[in-house]
Amino acid sequence: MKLKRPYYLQPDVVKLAKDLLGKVLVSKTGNFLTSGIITETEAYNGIIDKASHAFGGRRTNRTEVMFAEGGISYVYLCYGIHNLFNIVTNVKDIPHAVLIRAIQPLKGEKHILQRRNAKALNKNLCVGPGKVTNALGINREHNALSLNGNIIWLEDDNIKPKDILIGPRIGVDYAGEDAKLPYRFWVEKI
DNA sequence: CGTACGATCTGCT
DNA sequence: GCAGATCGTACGA
Repeated sequence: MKLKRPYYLQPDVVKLAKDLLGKVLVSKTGNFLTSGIITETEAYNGIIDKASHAFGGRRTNRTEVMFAEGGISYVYLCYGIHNLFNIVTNVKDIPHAVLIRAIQPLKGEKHILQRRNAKALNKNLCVGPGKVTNALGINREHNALSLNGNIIWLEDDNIKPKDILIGPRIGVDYAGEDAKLPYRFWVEKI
């Protein structure tokens, strides 16, 4: 069951980030279909969140996509090497986003292994935001892409995670007090 | 135009 | 556990 527009327009990005655990992220990049169950997310709470690229209402070529209506991708380059995949949420002009930090491979395992340059599945194969995009073949060409299209989308396969863990976000020490906010959600086992 | 640095990963020790 | 990779983006001059 593909997630549709209203899902992405939800006003509470923190709640939505938590709800995304257990949803399935699907990509049809290249000629392969690959997918994974989302097991770790982080919420970025718009203009009042010092850790967000859109903090203070900052609108640039890069962040502009965050100000669009929810239901599209925001892919950007981090540390000059890694593509990080985010889901833009909420209505137009409210720049909320959820970073997908980890998945558990579901479909296209063979292609995921190939992209990750690995021989076999292991616990940390797709744990880490750069690994997720690598595994699914997502890069900056997939920025600002509608999640209602047929390249990247999300599905609700009725997987209900339990034992959800909550903690501060990773790598946002520069955000002062906001670095401590409990905006990261993950599950050890699905 | 120049500079500083980042929502990270990997491989080596 | 730690350093190195590596470059787009943001911002100030």
